[in-house]
Amino acid sequence: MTPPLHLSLAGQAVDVLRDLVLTGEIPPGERVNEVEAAQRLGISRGPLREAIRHLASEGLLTLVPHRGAYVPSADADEVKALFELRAALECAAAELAATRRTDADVLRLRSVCAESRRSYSAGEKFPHRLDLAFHQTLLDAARSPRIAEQVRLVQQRVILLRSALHDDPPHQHASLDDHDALVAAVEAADPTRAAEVMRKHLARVCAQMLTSLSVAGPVAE
Amino acid sequence: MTPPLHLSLAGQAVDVLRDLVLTGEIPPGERVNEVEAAQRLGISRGPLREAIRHLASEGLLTLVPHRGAYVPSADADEVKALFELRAALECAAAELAATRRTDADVLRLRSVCAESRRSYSAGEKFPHRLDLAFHQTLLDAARSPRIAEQVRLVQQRVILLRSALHDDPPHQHASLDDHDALVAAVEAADPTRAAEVMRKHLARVCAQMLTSLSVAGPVAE
DNA sequence: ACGCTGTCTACTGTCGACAGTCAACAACAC
DNA sequence: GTGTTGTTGACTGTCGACAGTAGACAGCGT
Repeated sequence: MTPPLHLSLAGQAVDVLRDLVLTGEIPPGERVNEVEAAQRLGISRGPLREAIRHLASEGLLTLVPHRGAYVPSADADEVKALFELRAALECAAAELAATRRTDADVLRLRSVCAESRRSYSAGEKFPHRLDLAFHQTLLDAARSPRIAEQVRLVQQRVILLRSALHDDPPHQHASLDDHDALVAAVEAADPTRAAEVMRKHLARVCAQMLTSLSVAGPVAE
Repeated sequence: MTPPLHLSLAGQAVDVLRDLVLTGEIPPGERVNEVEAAQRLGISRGPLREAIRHLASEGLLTLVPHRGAYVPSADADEVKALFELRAALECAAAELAATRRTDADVLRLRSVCAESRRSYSAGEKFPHRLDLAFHQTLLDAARSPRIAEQVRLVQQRVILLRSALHDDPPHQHASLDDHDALVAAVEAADPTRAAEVMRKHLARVCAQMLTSLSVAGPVAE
């Protein structure tokens, strides 16, 4: 009846559900009802369950036995632990990028930075999309597929937390400066400096997220 | 972590299957037949499928659409990429451990080191079990749950590769020395040194694994 | 003998239904 | 009114069966 066009139903369900969670359409704290979600996606409970378990393994859902799947909401400790992991991965990636980068990589990084500044100074909201693209480009330059894979998973969880984040222009300008400094270190092929800049950058982002969280108040689990 | 800890059939299947894979009872390259495995475990295909997907998310199985699950076998590139990830995580963990360790942590580390030397000098085979315990203890001292979680997953994949590893006494003595040096750096609360020692330790282990792999010949995927 | 093509088989992907479990609610005893 | 206990309801965990796909193999044509 429904021949898998390019992906299995479970795979499609993963993509759709992931999007629903990341865009906040399913807000943190909300449960995912299996039968209801399955009906909404027009599939059976089997594939949907697989999708839920998959997203749980990515950290986008938490599973409670006999009670289903929740979208996790974060407290301060969770944010700190998450950023420790992110720092471990991305600092290493920055080191590797500084070691392995080609000239083409540097050009791509500069391009993303320029685009970010252009977009932000145009009076728009901070372009999270380009921020993500920068980190992704840096990751590509590191050429370490396993690290890249893990970073993507962590970034997803960060995106999930960003819903409770309000704009903070001074911080965001500082982030753009961090990115430029990072590119400079990578271009200079200075792994130690690249790692250090990344560490400080992430520390700043983490701190901003923590204050933002304390203002908004931690969401109830 | 695993949704139903030891109650659901799927959870039990995960534990059993993981053990079968890690002990090499299901050798690398071998397929896992769903109906056969389900019958062997005395459960239905549903829970077994969930277990397979779970182990796939841990990297202990690779999924091929319409063809099932294989136990992955590694080539040199895979080993390198995996150890880059491991280094990123464990170096960060070593730094954190050197910063946060208590006196009790140092005692525990010393105890594991002593036990390792005793066990190894007793003419036994190299005690991989105690090697793992050392890294685990160091991880506990780092007090970073998310990093610890990821390290455990990576270590599982390393265990999977270790089946093709033959003993190498000089290397193994060096490893014990590395562990001692690591404890010293942690006790001295010197994060930079701890990370550096860890990096060299893992580089040594990785190199030994690569030569071991080239001798045994890379197993076909 | 070689290559192509159609069938065949074993397996995965998917589905609907049953059974067990947990939480909320109501009725009751104190 | 408060605490306890039985009941109910909704949901997850599990199962067996059907459908569709990918590789294997034999038969045919050249």
